[in-house]
Amino acid sequence: MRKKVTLKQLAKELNLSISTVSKSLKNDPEISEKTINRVHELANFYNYKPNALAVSLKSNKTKTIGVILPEILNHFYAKALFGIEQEASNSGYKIVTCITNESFKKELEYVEMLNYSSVDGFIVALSQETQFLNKFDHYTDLKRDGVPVVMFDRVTDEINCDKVVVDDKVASKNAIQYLIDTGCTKIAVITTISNDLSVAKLRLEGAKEVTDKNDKVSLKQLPLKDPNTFESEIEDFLRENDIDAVLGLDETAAAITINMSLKLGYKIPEEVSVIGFTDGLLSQHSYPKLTTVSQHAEELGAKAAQILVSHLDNFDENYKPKTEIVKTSLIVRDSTN
Amino acid sequence: MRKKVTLKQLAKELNLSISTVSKSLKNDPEISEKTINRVHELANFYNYKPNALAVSLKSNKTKTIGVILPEILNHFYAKALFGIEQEASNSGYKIVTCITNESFKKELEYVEMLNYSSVDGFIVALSQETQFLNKFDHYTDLKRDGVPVVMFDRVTDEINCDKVVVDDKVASKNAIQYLIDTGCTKIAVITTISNDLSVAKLRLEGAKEVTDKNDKVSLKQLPLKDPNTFESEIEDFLRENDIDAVLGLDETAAAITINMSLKLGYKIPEEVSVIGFTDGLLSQHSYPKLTTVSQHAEELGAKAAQILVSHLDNFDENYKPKTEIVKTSLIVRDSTN
DNA sequence: CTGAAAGCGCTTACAG
DNA sequence: CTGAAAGCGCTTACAG
Repeated sequence: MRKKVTLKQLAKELNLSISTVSKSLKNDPEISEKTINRVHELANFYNYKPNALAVSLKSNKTKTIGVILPEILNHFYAKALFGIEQEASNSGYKIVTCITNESFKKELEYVEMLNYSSVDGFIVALSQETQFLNKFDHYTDLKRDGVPVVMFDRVTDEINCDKVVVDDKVASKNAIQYLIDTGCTKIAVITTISNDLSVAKLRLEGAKEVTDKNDKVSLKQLPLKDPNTFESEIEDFLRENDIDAVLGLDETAAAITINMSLKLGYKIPEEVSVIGFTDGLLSQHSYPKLTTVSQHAEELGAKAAQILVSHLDNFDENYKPKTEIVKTSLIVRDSTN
Repeated sequence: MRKKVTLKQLAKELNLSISTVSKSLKNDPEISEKTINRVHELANFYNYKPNALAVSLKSNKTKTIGVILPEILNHFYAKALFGIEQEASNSGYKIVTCITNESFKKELEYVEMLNYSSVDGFIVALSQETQFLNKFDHYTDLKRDGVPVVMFDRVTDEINCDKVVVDDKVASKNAIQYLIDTGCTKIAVITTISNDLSVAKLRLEGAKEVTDKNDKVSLKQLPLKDPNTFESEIEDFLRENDIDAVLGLDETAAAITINMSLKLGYKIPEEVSVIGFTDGLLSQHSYPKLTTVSQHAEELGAKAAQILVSHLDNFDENYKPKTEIVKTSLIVRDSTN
């Protein structure tokens, strides 16, 4: 059983009223210095901490931000989380993180749960299923309750709120352009993530835009079917097609491409150049090391937190949500010429 | 500004007392069916949810578990977290996760913060710095407050609480034995994690115990120095030493060993066998795929949560803490004979 | 300078 | 069957 010291107990022991103790703890100038000292002394002795529940109930603020993430095994979100935590922490906010595992149902439950736990605001990256189902009532509910939401990375046009996104299309264009500039002409796009995802769509569009404009460059697309056979699908594809470069639309696709090329005896980057998205563990520890699009996940998360916090701290009835775009950059390593 | 419906508002609109509304919402049999229905109807209309802060303040329970993790980019902890979440969720508990990034200071702050936020209990894996400094006052404080703690994986003898650990020593012994059984005699142990860590110590001990008993088998040890030069340190080591097997005491060490062997043109597993710890992304996406010690992280997390929850739900004054050991298993893949 | 009172949103023993 | 009252632990306007 929890047994924390309360104001009441301090007051009793000091022969003071609860009000006086409370004010003393805040060094209220209307309290005598002597009393203030007495109170602090006993409070320290008992290691008194005000009960956060009571404070929040009174103030209607929890100084807590709810963070909804689709995945955590993914380096990108883990880094974004780090950025969020840093920024929030610096502004005196705590964060509560929930992982939806790409499930709509989980996302719904978590949003309700956190709202019900009175978090002050939300930072959200939508789950794959939510983007696919296109159902966002849980966020309109938040708006009705007056709880601010900032979406990042996986966003939707359906909800009018602040957003922070990566310019996936431009990133993809730049990656393809880099492949072309380094002499590749037979480019393939491989992805292990669903095309329902806003980011996947944009990346594919970007790739197409560049190759469509360029007669000498062809673009092939490998839509993977089954998570259990990704490897053999990629292996078969690499063997059966005449290509000299692969853009993996996600980190896993690029990592598997490298491994299957190795298996088939293709030299990287001499025979096949490979570029991936997301600068995670797999990119850093592949051999050869992967050239990759860095999405500056930390910065993305930090920016989202910053926007939310500034909202929370300076409430403005007439605020108009905006969308912030964070630039990507290409980290050139050993898998490209 | 938050504007959620309260009992008061419902009561007013229904011309009932707050007590009656509260009881109706709980389908209290002493309330007439007619009233119950009226109340539910309006509550649904407004999507009423009781204010969790108020409920917790009253009940002195938050139904929330604080989880302290040293890292999240590490697959092992991410999976353990998943196990914790599942189990907690099934028992009606929420979890709040904090990542210490191996920092003692962060760990201290988070434990205080979560305690102050009145979580019902803690699940903790100690940070590296905490194990190194050997300072655990923040946990004795919790005990004083009567807040139960379950430690897992990274534990300490200094605190008397429930613990769930992996049998790292046995795991390491089994791994070395497997290498010997498959014909290896010149074995090296490589680690990128600090020897201050309880787990690192145990794994090394296990390895030594087996090789010490076996005249024909030699054990070399590579203590890595600088995170920035891990790769070249391992590369140099592999080139300069005559070895036919490597046990990586952590996933990164094993992954880098594979890559550097590839770079040096050593055939895996023909010339060098490699075994790692932690069945994470790097093990699954290396080429060749890594034989690895699976620590059943999910099970570990689930067990920790289970122990804590059963504590919380059936408080027992005279409970004696125990230590639970979860067995490991060797997942044989392509990096060993 | 100190304290009594009201109130945040709920629950529940008690009264009617 | 319904409601008034006390209380969880705090804060703060008000009184003295």
